[in-house]
Amino acid sequence: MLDAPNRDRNAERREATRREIVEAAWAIARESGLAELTLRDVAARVGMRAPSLYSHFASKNAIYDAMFGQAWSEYESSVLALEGALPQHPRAAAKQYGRHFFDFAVDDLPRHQLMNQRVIPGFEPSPESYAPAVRVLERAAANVRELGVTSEDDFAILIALIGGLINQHHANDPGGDRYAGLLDRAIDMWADAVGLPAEDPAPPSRKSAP
Amino acid sequence: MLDAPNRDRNAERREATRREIVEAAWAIARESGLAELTLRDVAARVGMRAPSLYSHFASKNAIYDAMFGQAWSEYESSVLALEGALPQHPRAAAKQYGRHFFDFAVDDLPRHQLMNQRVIPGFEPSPESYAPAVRVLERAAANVRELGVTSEDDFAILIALIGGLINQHHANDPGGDRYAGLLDRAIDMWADAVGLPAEDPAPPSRKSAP
DNA sequence: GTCTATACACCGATAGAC
DNA sequence: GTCTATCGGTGTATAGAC
Repeated sequence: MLDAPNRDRNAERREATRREIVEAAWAIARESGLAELTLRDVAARVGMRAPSLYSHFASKNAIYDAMFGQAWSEYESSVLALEGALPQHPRAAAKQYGRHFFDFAVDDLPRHQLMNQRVIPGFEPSPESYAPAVRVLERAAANVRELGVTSEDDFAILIALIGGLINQHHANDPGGDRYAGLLDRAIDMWADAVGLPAEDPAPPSRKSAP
Repeated sequence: MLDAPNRDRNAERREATRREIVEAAWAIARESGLAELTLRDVAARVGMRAPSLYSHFASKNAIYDAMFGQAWSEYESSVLALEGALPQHPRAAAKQYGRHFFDFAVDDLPRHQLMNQRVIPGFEPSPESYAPAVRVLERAAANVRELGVTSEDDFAILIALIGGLINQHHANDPGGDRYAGLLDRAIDMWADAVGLPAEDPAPPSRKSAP
């Protein structure tokens, strides 16, 4: 038996190695694409042979799973930080909230693909890794409810709208800012429909920003 | 040299074999998933060995490319047929047009993944296969312009909105009809924002269909 | 426990006989 | 055109060194 300090040190070291592997996986995904990730490449980057990774992860998908959980946890943290500094005007708050998600998804393509799409053929996130994702979604729903939008359908439409703009960005204008510029207009459109008050005395805009 | 009739017969036979291969690929994609397609399985289904497929397609991605082109061509035909029977009211026409695309995308998951998403790691459609897709999009843009919507940005938002609902359907309610029910509400939302006249004397709905 | 060496089954793709 | 044989590459399993 090991005494407690040794057990802690070993556990720490194990966790550090896992983090190192996940970090290497992210680096390769950003350089070559999420699906191009191979165990041999990941192993080489941390100074191992491919089979050695199985001492730390049960499978390749388990690495994807750790990446998935990490990404959603980071987004959850960023959202919690954001919520402390939201404008009190409902429409402005909705815009900032939506832009936060949009920016996060647009900032890192492989991360967005892993978090929000199903581009890895066999991969499905574990319940533990999925947990922060459902927390974020439930929290967003609650926040929208607090703005006075009681319909779950209207919330679903907002999610679809922002998600659709993100997809269009990555498909048609990656690295550009065309769809970022459409985001406010799109959320205004939604806010008008669900009855959120206008941001300023002027009537809701019919065109994009002048 | 062959005389013309023989050349035609051979070309016909070649084309028939290609169609047979593509059809087998669709069948496997529907049964096992688009990404799970293997050359050995496709070949077995048409009574061949895998390498023989290379007599008809230059690569596995060339088969995906043929499927891509076929899917978009079929959609283009279905849209042309639809346009003969659109209601003359702008908002009703927009709804029917949008629902047509939504239904087509929801009806066949692997087809939608191939047409509108990038789920096959190395695959990019050839210009020839992509041509019907751009024709469909340009035609849709022209139709929306004819409804009186002159802003390209508003058209882009409509596309993102419908595409987002399709993605949400496949992710959260495959086989269900929740997002199909949200479609009219979403398009109404967009139609209100771009200034399309209401469908009936009643004011634009605030809630989903009563 | 951690890592390596080896091996297996499967993949897309190619070469060459028929 | 279709075949067999084979290549390099993949994820993964396992035996065994340390």
